[in-house]
Amino acid sequence: MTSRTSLAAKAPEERRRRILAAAVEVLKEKGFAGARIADIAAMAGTSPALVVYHFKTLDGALAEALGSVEDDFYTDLAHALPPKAGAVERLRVIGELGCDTGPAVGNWALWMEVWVRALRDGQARALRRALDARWRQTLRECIDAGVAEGSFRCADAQATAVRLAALMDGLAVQVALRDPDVPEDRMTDLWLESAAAELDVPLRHLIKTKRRPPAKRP
Amino acid sequence: MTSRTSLAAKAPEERRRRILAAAVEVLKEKGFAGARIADIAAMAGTSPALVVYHFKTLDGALAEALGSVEDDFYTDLAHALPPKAGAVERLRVIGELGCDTGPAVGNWALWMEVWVRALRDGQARALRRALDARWRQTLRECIDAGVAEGSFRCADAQATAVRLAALMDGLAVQVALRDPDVPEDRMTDLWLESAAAELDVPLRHLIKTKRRPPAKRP
DNA sequence: TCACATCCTGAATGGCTGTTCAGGATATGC
DNA sequence: GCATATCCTGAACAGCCATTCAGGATGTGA
Repeated sequence: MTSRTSLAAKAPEERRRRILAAAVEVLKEKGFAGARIADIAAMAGTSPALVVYHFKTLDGALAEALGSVEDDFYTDLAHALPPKAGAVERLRVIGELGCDTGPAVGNWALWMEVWVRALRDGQARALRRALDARWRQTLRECIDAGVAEGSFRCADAQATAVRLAALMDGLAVQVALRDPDVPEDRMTDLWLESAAAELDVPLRHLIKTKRRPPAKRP
Repeated sequence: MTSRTSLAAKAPEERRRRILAAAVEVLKEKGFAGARIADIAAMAGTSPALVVYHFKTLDGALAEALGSVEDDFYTDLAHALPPKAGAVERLRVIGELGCDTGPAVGNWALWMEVWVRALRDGQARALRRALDARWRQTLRECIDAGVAEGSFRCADAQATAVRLAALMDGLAVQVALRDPDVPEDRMTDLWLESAAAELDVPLRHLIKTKRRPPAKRP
């Protein structure tokens, strides 16, 4: 009985998930201000009424969409950071994760939307606060571990964590806005250089990945 | 004749200016998404129709409001930076100008709005680009001057300028959002510490202003 | 004084869009 | 098979708001 039930019940839930995914997509594409119920419905291939049926209100849909992005963030974070690795390696991963280029640029755009929304909306503010605290905490733990194992030297771990996190945000803004002075393939390096300086670790220890030769503007 | 004319003509222009100022105010208070013609009119003490009469459209009014803020930015910048001063002094001023606490937090909120708008709007993108280039250029010139006069040491002036500018943006986000981990009265210090490290200059040279004693969490 | 341009206003107008609603389909439990 | 709950839909509905408009006031130039 439950087998039939659960199988049959999958259709509606599957549909709901599609709408949620569509909401995320629309959010990234048009932002909070430009997202319309009709857009979400079109993207999901259903009617506006169904969106409301499942999420009660547009804001509700967007909020839940944001929540799912948040979950993905935590998942990615937990997945990408091998807790066994040394602090230097972890720092490198953190840099590459945060400065992830490519499709992640859309994610940064979304975080920027959240920032602006957080200026006036309590829920967005709480979300950002949690996300940021978590990220800073990750950085902080990495720094402490590095100091403990003797790889890093750092006078004020908390200040360093705050600065490196803020620097990443700031660089991300430039990249998201495609500032010609901050090409996206430089972002990781720029950040790692600062990290190396802050933590008194040789830069070459942080740049292990092979990268294409200088390739001066082909 | 023109004397009477120009005197009489002042009333309408004065009114227009008031509306413009109101638009700036509303923009800071409600952001692009929340700004309504009615709000601007109310703030200026006139009717919505007059706003449209002077600016044709809401977007036009907001755009011009943004332009006036841009002008103010340039004015402030030129006014606050004595070109005669040494590089260290200039750097300190830059830090205090950019990390200006207090009412300037509202300005940072506005810049954040501009960033998000720039994701999709060409005019906003151009505005931000110009503003940011100018700011980075100011920083860059200060760095070059400091290196030339022997106060700073810096391997890559451009990268340093980009990083310090981005760091300021990132810190400003935290402050604008009132992140408890980045209290606004720490912002200037956090930035100057990074600047001191990047430019290999003793921090105490940058912190000349007297400040209240440590005051460890009262 | 008269024609005219500028400045201003209250009252529509019209479009967009979130949300509601009445009912139809479909599956479930008995 | 039948009652019931869930799922879904197209078609209104209703509010908000930018913009238009017709005309009134005010000042200007001759």
